[in-house]
Amino acid sequence: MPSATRPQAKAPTPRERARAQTIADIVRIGRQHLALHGAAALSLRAVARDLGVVSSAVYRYVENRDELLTLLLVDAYNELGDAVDAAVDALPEDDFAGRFHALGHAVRGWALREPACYALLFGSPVPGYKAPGEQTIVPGTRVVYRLVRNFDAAHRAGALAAPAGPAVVVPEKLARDLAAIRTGLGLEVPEDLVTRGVLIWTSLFGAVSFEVFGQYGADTFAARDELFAHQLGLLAGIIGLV
Amino acid sequence: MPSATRPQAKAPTPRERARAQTIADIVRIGRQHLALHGAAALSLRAVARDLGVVSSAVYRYVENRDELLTLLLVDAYNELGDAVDAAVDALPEDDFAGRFHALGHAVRGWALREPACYALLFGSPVPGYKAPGEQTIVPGTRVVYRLVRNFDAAHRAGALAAPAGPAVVVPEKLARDLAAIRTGLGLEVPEDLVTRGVLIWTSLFGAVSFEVFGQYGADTFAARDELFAHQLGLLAGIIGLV
DNA sequence: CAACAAAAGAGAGCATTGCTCTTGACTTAA
DNA sequence: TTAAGTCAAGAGCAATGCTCTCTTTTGTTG
Repeated sequence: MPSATRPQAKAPTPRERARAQTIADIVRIGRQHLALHGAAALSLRAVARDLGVVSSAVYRYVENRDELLTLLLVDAYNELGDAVDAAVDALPEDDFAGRFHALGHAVRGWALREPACYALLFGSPVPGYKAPGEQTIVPGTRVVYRLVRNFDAAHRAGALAAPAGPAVVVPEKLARDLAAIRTGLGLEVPEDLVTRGVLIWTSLFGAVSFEVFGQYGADTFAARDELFAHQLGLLAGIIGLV
Repeated sequence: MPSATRPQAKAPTPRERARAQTIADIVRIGRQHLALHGAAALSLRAVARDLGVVSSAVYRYVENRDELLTLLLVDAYNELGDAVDAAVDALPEDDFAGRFHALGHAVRGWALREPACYALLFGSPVPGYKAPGEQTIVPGTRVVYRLVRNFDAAHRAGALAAPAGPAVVVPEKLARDLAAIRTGLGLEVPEDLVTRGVLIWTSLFGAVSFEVFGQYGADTFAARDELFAHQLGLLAGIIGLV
């Protein structure tokens, strides 16, 4: 079957090319507005103005404000995921502790560089907006998967010291959740360490959120880099990563 | 000097009483709207409608939308602080671990009960809104002060086990910040444990935020109560609180 | 008790938003 | 060439925050 009969499959028509370019422009301008004025102030009319077009014309390309938010959400998730991947991949596979620190610093660095995007991903949910799972789940889980896979690899390599404190018993109901996670990701790390990994995950973003959202007082911590590095070290200790 | 000569000092005039009552009503209705539709959707016009008054009349009592947000912010901080105080004070002073767990569960319980208020306090900052420090600092620091004071009391009582891992060295720049905190609060706990307290603080709110803001997948964790309790236990271990 | 001044409410109005609808122009394919 | 599909423009609707003016209420005071 010649390609001319299915133009939308192989060769994009000029129309489709122009349309894709316009959508890309809308996302680009939307990101600028997001960074400048925050998610709640994201206005389709303002994007249309910057695009040099009347407001109603934008609705030819984007269903509504929520769809633009979804586009920006996926964009941001992937940018964060790319930053984390690049930082982690820069270190050797068996440098588990180094990779953990690299991941943490990559998250914090991106969050401080793009606070509005970070707020869109990890801040208060935008009221009335429900992220469509089919588009956001995969990019939204890149970081946490990378984190636990690193822990799992460290465990397989015998690089995780046994937890210091007394053996913590995991309640059965929680154990079922953890079992599903372990089989779903193919993890070998024991369930107690999975909970520690989850705690490290939430704690990492807790620390970053406090800094990005200004929960630390204006001048309580001058040495924020050092504070965060120190916190990462303490978190690594939770799971026995030296 | 009889009180009649200074009516505004001792006995509030009927006008002042009515005015205070109206402001209280505005805050009450504002809290309802906040809980129902979120902070970004908080509308002075809607509050005016519920108050049975035309929109411009509300501006007699509240300067603008930001001032109403500040009122709600202080209200929420104090409600959270009261909940935490009540939970902590219900346990004996020397039950340091119990008090820590009570504090954590009080924070989480209030956050799940009032997700919109929690988002206002600990979520993404409202764009274009800057909380006036002179009104929010004191109520905003109640929880963290309560937390570190509990750790300090445990340390004074010798109830903190020595940290398990190798002694972590605190960089000098960070040490200066910690010294300021210790003298400012009159803490005896050593600086290394202050950093652990800070990590526990941010981690606690990180865990709560993930749950309230829906960062956990829809069905990744069915046993959220158990997960949080487990996380609190791990956090207590960081500072050696058995 | 009545007059007055301050406070409060009402309502119109402006600029902004998201979004819909219709109309006309333009591009592409048959 | 013509018919179908696409796009931009503009008007319009219901909201919003906020300001202004005018009127009414209300507490105080001579």
